[in-house]
Amino acid sequence: MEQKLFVYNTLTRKKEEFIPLDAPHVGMYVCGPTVYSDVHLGNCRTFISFDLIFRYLLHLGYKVRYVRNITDAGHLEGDADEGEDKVSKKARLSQLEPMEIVQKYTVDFHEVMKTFNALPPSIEPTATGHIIEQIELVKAILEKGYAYEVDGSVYFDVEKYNETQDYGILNGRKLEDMLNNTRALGGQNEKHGKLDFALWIKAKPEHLMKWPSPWGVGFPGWHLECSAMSNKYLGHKFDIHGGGMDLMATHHTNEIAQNVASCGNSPANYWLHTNMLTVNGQKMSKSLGNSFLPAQLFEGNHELLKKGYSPMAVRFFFMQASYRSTVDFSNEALDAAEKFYKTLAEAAKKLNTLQQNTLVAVEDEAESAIIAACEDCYNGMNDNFNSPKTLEALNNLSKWINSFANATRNSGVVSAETFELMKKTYNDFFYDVLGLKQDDNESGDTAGLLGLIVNLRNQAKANKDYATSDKIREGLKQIGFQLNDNKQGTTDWIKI
RNA sequence: GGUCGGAUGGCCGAGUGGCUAGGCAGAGGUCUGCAAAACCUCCUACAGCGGUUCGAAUCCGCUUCCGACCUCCA
Repeated sequence: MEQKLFVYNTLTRKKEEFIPLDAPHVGMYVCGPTVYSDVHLGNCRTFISFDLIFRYLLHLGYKVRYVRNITDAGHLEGDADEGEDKVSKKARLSQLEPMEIVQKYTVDFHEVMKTFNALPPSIEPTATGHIIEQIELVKAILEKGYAYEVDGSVYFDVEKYNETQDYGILNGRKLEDMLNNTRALGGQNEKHGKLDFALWIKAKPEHLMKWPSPWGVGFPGWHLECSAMSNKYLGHKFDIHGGGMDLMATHHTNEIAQNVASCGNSPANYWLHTNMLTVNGQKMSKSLGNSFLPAQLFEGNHELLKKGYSPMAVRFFFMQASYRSTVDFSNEALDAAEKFYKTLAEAAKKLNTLQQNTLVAVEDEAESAIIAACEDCYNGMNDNFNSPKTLEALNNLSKWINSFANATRNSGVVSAETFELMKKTYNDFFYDVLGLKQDDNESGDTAGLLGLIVNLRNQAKANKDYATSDKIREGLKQIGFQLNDNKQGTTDWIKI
């Protein structure tokens, strides 16, 4: 099936057909987390969104090199370029080595992403591992005349850059507007222009993370690492650059400026931005203090949470909105997502044991409805990764699957090809593209014990000893297993 | 204040000139020893006011409200 994928490009503010520079290869860079504290749910949403994008590109047959950095240095606290490095600050407060902080939160981040069934990126480079590349990049920008040094620090000259280039190309703003509307920040005395930003920052003696450079001992500016590392691993020009919308106006704008200034071209053809997760209508953010940790959500351990939700229910919750919309957190919305997820997950289970009946006369209506739903799975994702549309198509397929499984419809009314198409499409999208999995996979022991108990109950039931059979069913429900007697006279269980 | 983006039924959330979103909740039904699950049916909304049009949730204008960015953030 030849698919035409359209993506919304922030650069042009339109949906455009996705055409890789060098198909079947695709280069994708996504700005990763700063590892100075626990990753919160809002961060997770962004990386889950890009996981969906990564997975769909892979599904379409592209060979994707997905680079997502770890920011472990150079990210300043507070205003302007005079604050303290976030990692250093945390290290000082916790009396730990900076790299101890980095290690702890990097490991935590990886564990959380694994829990959400996100695929690891192809390369996950760190800022501290690429200091040399960053210094080289600063040199290149200085040589081209777009930066200047002041007392051991190097700044990017935005106004000079804008003489020949469009600095506001990504955020759609004019330089004059930006100049007029930038608040006066402290520490501007070294800069020539209000919008200039640091490429290299002179380290104060007490600063913990610092490196020698041609301009003295210091550390790199935050925007620099992404330019340096995308250049190194994806080249000067690649296909997709992504990140959260909050990075667009400043971080990505500066990144483009650095790339253009150093090598003459903008790094990526398509810029994709994911929207924010909100809580009671406000952005979830570390600085606002309204963020939960994934673990709190799984356990229901937060004042805003009525109960816990499984990682797959949460992933599904995110998939129910498109990545460019804000998602507002609420118990009701999570409850709805959890139920919908379970419905689709149960259908996926049934599908794997479903055998088609002997063919009877093919019913055109069933045939075309199933084929259309399979196409709609693709149509949804092809339309800028519109996962809600794809979920709708999967939901349509699940109704057919359930009808066939319950024998309320004869599965012999569709051709063998269509039956196989349904199976393949459902499995491909549920597991591989949306990245969902069954979250009630019990160990062999539990499954064995349940099987034994279910047999005992069914014996009691066969003897019309309903008191005993209902007692067993109720007892299992109390400890979290729902028994469902199905039409074939066997009994399924699901974890609730 | 500036720039940008939103406002869809009880809740979540697609859609972007005429045609059904979908889910959850709610109501009724089929099935079942009873449940549960599943399936079927019902519940038909687009912030407000103007305008364009044969026709607008969809385009244009204004108003109101909300959010993001402009300052570290995914």
